[in-house]
Amino acid sequence: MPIGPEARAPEQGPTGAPAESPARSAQPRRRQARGERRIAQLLEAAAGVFCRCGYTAASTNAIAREAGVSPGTLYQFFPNKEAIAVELGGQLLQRWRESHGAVFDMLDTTLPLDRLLDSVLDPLITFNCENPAFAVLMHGSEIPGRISEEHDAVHSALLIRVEQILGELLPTARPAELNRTASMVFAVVKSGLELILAHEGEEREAFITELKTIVYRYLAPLYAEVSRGATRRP
Amino acid sequence: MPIGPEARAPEQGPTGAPAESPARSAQPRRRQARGERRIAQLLEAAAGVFCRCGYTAASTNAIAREAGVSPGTLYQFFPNKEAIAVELGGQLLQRWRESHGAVFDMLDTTLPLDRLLDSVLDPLITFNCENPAFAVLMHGSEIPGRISEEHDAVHSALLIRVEQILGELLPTARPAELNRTASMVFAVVKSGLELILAHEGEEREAFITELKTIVYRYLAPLYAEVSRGATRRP
Amino acid sequence: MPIGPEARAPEQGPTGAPAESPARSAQPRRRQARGERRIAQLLEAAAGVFCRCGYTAASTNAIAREAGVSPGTLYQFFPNKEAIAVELGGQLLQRWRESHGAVFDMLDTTLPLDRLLDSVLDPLITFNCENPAFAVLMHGSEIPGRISEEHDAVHSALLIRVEQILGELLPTARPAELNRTASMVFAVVKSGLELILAHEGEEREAFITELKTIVYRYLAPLYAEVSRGATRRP
Amino acid sequence: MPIGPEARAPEQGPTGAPAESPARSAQPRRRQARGERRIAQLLEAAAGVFCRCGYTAASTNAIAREAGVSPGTLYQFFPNKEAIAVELGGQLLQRWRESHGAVFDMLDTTLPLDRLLDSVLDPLITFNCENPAFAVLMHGSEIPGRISEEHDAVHSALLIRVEQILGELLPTARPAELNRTASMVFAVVKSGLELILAHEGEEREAFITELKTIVYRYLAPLYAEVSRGATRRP
DNA sequence: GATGAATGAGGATTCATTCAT
DNA sequence: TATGAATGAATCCTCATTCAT
Repeated sequence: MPIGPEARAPEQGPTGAPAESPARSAQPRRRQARGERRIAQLLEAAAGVFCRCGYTAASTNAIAREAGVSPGTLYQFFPNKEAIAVELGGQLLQRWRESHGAVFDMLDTTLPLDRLLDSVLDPLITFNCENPAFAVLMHGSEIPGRISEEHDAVHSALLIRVEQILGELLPTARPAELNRTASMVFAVVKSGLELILAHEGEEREAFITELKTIVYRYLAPLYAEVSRGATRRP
Repeated sequence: MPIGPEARAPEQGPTGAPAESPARSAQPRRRQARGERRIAQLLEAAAGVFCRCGYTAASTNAIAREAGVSPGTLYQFFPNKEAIAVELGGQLLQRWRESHGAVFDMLDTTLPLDRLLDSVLDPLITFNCENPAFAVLMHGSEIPGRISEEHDAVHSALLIRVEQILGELLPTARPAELNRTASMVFAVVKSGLELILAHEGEEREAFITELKTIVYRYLAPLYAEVSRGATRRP
Repeated sequence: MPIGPEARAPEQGPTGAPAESPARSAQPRRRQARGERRIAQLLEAAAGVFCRCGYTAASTNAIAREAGVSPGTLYQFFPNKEAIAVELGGQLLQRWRESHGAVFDMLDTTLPLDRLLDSVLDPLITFNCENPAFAVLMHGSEIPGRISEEHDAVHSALLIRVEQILGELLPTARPAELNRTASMVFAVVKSGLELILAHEGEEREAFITELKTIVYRYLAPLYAEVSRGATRRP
Repeated sequence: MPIGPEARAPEQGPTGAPAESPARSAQPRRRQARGERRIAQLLEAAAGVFCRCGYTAASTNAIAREAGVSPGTLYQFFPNKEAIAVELGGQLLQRWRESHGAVFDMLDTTLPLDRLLDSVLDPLITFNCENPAFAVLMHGSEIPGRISEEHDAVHSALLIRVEQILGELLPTARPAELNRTASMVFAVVKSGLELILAHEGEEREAFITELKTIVYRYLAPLYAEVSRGATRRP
């Protein structure tokens, strides 16, 4: 009870020891190679368990078991269950940024809306299909007992980005309106993703189209007010 | 679907079958009356706890406490936690049907789309604001560890109804398409409702408008293909 | 995690329900008869375990096991380990007051000091021999990680009483001095009791004499300053 | 009694026996030097943690962390938690002997009692203020779950010394009596020290005086029986 | 019907200790 | 030596559910 957690903050990764010299910086990394692998294992296991059970019902013991380690090992790397979710969110977010984020972050806002949506949603959908835990975490603190809002990086990072994009798209919109539209779009995308993930094959493709359609139709009038030439989708 | 008093422990003896003789029918009725009150109490408590904690984190003890009864009493009316959610769903659904369901069930599909949406969504929103647990249950078995799909009356009843309405609206659509569109619409309404419930006052009103807008714009083209004259919303 | 403890505050005993009418007050007591017994069992078990292991090392599971019940049962009556200690302290204190407290509370301060000490220490020693947990709890929050000071009824009640007695005995002493002397006397009595409890038979008797002697000699000069004729002990 | 580096894991090989040849003796000495430093670090950390948490609640991980080393390193020098306490006791005892022990060991028993007490208690108090862990360890195995009696060097060494001193002071006393008186005096000094350590400034000084007073008054009559002229304290 | 006691497996988390590097 | 990873039993405590009254 008194002494607090053994675990160092895991998010600092192998850079825990402040690189005194570039030559030495390899040394501590060696030591933590196993640990690094364990963290990856644990996060993967957590992703699986979170997907299967949801955050609340996921037990740290189950995560440890899934990762093939003892409960104690888990707590050597994470101080508690929430930290696992937070770190998992962080990793996924980073992976997202690394893989598809470039496109996502540097959008050509002169594109017609349908192409713009393709360039935003396609990577997002692909990434979610590959990392279903992302979708779970995207929902954030909607349901109480979940991750505290402030720590919910995935949800807030994406929401903010959506808002930014809309800001570029609709420069005349007032902030409050923008925020509302962003929330709405994000909410719709999230629930659309759920539908998409819940189906496979052609059905999944159809839902993808449907999601793009609904977002397109929602935004098209706003977009049109402001701007450019015609776009494909009806 | 209604599991309530029927599910009582089997040792209840001869009172199981109601009204064995007209003379005796007064006694059991009073008994049942008290039972109904208990059930109502418990369901109200459950609604509160489910809203505050989510289904998974809600404990039957907490529900009993909130209802001001002992855990044993709770289990006299419900065989397990899921049954509470199922019955709560059933009651809410029935209440929904009683209060706003008439409009909902007998829609004038000749109305312009925007008015149609008003007549569907306004009662639904009102009802959800008054019964926030409804929204919680509407989400159904999206997250694992929740209510098993087959028992999730609220979700499936509403989804089916949405499908029916769309069927009337778009008589030429193929079933698969219809089902998909219904799923999409329902998903969007659900997440819109979440946003609505999460805000108050003017902000809430604004989100209501936004929800109607997005659904309108999504359906308008389909609706137009099939049918009638112009409608207000852009 | 969210809903807090099931357990009602156990210290209120069977009077939990506010006696609406004297006739009804017997009813709820019936219900809790078993519980009352359990609480007694648990406290007795706790006394044993606390004595054998000390507060910190005592585990609630061990207490439950010693009481012959499951861990869950323990937590139906006590919200946590500290509450057990607090309640045990309370019960012992009350038992102390009921059995020997009368003498203790209404001292004839005109007695010669040695007799006064006999009349204070003899019951205290007897009581501690019969309830060795009392001594454990008397030590209170000396060691960190123990019971929080504010909740340590045994320690503070006795200390206050010692101060009161000394106040009557030495009416001219200043409060700060009084407090110091009381602390000292109490500390000495506590460690003397430990010695007494650690021995048996004649050895124990000898330590009892020794404890009385040291306290006597400590107080005699102060006492003499103020007051009365000679007393026996050298 | 010193368990420190001797207790290392047996796989240490030939370095076990020191100084096999003069040529090699430099190497191990440096090794030992580093080891001593580690041990000192660990013991200092242990002292801090023991003081803050008590022996039972102190965790070896916490000690290692406080010492800035890994748990593995700790176990390279100490086979288990108790050994740390034992060794800490040993070191403190030795430090005590080195710093104030000379006076303590070669008392001028012809001094008047009050001066004698000053010359014993003043260094003891000073040392305890500087090394609060000493007080913690002095209490030894009073509370079960603590250090096993046989290994409790601090407690027994001091007790024996108190007995010796009293033996010199009261040469006519019988051994059993002597032992009892020593136990009593030691117990009182220990609890007095606790009070002293729990206060600061003037209040601490006052408690110091009080402790000296109570011991003085306890011993004076015995001392007088045997011996010498009058002494200051009343 | 109603109560509150009882259960015991399971939850998160810690800890003394060991092991591989 | 030193590290940090690993362990698994044990910690406190909760929960869905059952039982005796």
